[in-house]
Amino acid sequence: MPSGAGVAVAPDGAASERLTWQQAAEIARIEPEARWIWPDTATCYPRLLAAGARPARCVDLRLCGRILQLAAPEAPAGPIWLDVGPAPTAERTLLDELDLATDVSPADVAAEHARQQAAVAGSPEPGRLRLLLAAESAGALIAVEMRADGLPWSRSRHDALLTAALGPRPAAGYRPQVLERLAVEIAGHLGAPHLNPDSPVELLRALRANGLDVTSTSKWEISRSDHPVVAPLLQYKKLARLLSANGWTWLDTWVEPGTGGRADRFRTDYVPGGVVTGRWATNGGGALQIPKSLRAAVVADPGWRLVVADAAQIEPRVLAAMAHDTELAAAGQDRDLYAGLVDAGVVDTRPHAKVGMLGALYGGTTGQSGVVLPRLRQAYPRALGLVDDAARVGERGGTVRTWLGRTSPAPGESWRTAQHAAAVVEANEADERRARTQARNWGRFTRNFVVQGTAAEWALCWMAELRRRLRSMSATAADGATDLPGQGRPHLVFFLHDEIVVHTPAEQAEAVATAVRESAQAAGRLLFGEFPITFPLDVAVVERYDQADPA
DNA sequence: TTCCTCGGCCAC
DNA sequence: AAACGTGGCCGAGGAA
Repeated sequence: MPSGAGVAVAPDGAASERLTWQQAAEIARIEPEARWIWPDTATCYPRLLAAGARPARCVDLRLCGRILQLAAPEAPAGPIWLDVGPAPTAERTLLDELDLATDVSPADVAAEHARQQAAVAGSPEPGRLRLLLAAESAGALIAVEMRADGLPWSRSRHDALLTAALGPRPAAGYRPQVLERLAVEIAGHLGAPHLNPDSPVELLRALRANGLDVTSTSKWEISRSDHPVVAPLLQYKKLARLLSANGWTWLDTWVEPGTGGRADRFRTDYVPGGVVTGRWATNGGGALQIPKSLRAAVVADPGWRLVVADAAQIEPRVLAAMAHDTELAAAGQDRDLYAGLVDAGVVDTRPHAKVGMLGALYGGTTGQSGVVLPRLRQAYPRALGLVDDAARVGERGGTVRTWLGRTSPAPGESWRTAQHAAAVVEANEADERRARTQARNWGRFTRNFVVQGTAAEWALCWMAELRRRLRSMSATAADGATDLPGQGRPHLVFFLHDEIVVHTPAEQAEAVATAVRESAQAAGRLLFGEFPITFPLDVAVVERYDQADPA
């Protein structure tokens, strides 16, 4: 057997022996509809993809195993080679992963797949869990493809944005002109000639010495003062953030220059299921936090467009459907749900509707959300009851489930210790306060878990359905013989919780926009059947990402 | 030098 | 509007 041989197996016993990656890629090209069952998509798929194979479906045993660990804890444990713990860390190279995988036979993979199927069958809601595992695995394919294809990103536009805001790129170790000028101005206002505004300790001391009544250097606290240092300081913080998070160094590190007619690309590692709730995490480049001000650097290739789609108020919608709250669902029927709350006479303004609803989802109690919450609770008792129940379960240390059955972890050892410490006779006030605070914190976590996690499931189904539709569009394209990126096909290039971006030839953009909308409604039916809930999207066909921003 | 925590701020 | 959910990542500053 050649070194680096894979353990990927095709379904239905098509491959009962070990395949080399070349053989696997060949099969995947010939049979694009086959479902692949492998230990880990992040390890296995890049090799196939590089060889031009884009399978329709897969089972990612690692991701599915992690879900089942919590969702079906009474099932027998999975094998050690599956390593269903945290995602591999940076020290473990791809080569390590492959070497490990070569010790795993196709029979081992088949056995683990059977174990997982049995675990699903023995769970309370096998149908839902099966859907979750399929969606999770589809997401794993998409994550690898989006990294390989990359997000179109213009280095020159990015550089122009930086230069306009900060001045020309300075030599290494120097501040850009604009930041330097602001630093001098701030130091002057505070009478501290050598002040480093990047040092919270120095800055806080200087601010207090100048009579500002602040306990931290955070923006919101500083901005409440009317001292002349406030304006330049806030400006400095904003620009310093831009420079350190997404400046020229970021550009050099994360945006690969185009070669031979191919444009520049931003690449990150998407980590499906990387968040406890089931949301994706990312590794590298800060892809979860690209500032809106930089969206102008995301530019479609010549002759191509970006189809940008944003799901409106996704969390209240999935909450309405989960709770069978037809009143709340009706408020958002084919339109802005917050505006619907105003029209229903539940709250007076849209901002109040939004802050109240977010308070319900996050466990807020104070301020405006505390004022609005009782009205929401009265108008939508089923929806609010669902999240309130989830919070109570969490406060008692219990676990909760999303709609498809992703299960929250139990609180850790220190949490239980704190609760026990407060329950004994000798417990003092501090023990009790600590225990109460931690219990409430865990309640807010489980409260949000059910909604954030179900929203993530909807988004996964949305994206998986869209990928399926984009593939069938590709099959009708004139140059449908290959499946390499950048050869004329629409493809997903960005995903962020409730927002997706598709890069597409201009002539197919409208068809893609339609597919995006239809996929959203299909995802809603997949999860919630005939319950009357809609999932409106803001969809825009643009050349630059920032052009999609309404208003 | 390297590793770690913290404050702060970006995204949803 | 306020300090209430999930993340990633930066520089500062302390510890090893």
